[in-house]
Amino acid sequence: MPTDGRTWTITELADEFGITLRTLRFYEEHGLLAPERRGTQRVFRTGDRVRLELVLRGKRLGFPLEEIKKIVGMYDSEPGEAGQLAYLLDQIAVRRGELEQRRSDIDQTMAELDVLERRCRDDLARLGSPAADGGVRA
Amino acid sequence: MPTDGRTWTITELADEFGITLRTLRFYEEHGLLAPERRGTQRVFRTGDRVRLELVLRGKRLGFPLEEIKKIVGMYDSEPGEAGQLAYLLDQIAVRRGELEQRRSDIDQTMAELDVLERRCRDDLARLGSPAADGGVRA
DNA sequence: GGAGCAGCTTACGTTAACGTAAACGTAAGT
DNA sequence: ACTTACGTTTACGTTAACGTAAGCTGCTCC
Repeated sequence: MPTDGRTWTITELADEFGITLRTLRFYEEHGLLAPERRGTQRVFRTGDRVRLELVLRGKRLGFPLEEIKKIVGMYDSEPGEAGQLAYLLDQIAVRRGELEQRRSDIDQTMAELDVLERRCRDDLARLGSPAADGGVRA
Repeated sequence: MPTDGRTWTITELADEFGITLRTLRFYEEHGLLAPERRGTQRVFRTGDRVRLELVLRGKRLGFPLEEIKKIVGMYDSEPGEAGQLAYLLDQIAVRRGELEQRRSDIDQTMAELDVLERRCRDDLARLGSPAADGGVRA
């Protein structure tokens, strides 16, 4: 099995994901990525791309890199023994909890934005037609 | 109209929301809160509490304080003129877009956690009963 | 009247997540 | 041989979001 197909250079990946070389090197330095080396240069495979996507998504969600590292780490743990698996299941539950909290926060915020928008549109309508029903008393 | 009922001291609010005095003062210093003063001391009203909740929710969502400030600021803008209202509507759309992006990120992550959990449970089951159907060939 | 709170301001320290600059290696083109 | 392009490491700089310590004020309780 040919482990993989294409490979990418650091600038290719940076360009594609809209990040800087520094960021990619930083992520490697902190164990979020682990590209191979051809001599001194980094060689990124599809696996690294997938991990990078996970990292960036985690960032968009506002997780600190340290926690993203744990999350990403969960994906490449070998089957292992029962204790490891139980721990992983536990961790999955934890992350799920965090995500559900965030989702509920989003829902609340969305709802409030709806109210705010309605108020805005009402005010705007009132400005357009100052003599609407329920107006300023004769 | 008695503008409001209760008031809170800084420690009361800090205790209730599980944050520090420093944080509250910091938020005031950066325009996220604007409690009144009774002499030198801060006096928090219900309005300040609401704002604080907004701020903390924003933090949980991973927004930088600078952006949270804008969001919170949207809520206490007076009706104003048409230009202002249009701008506000625009901002609302922007925030909504960000939130939708985050929600989609959450959904994807959740889905992947589901897959991961299933794999875990399968592995665990295989450990418990090593001779399950479809097993290691006779 | 002084000890102990609760509050205040000022200011320096800290951590995360990179930015930015310096100094160098290597392969390709001219 | 020289430049250009792409890569590397090392190291100091920067911003956000507070932590933490120092030193002061004003009340109240014994």
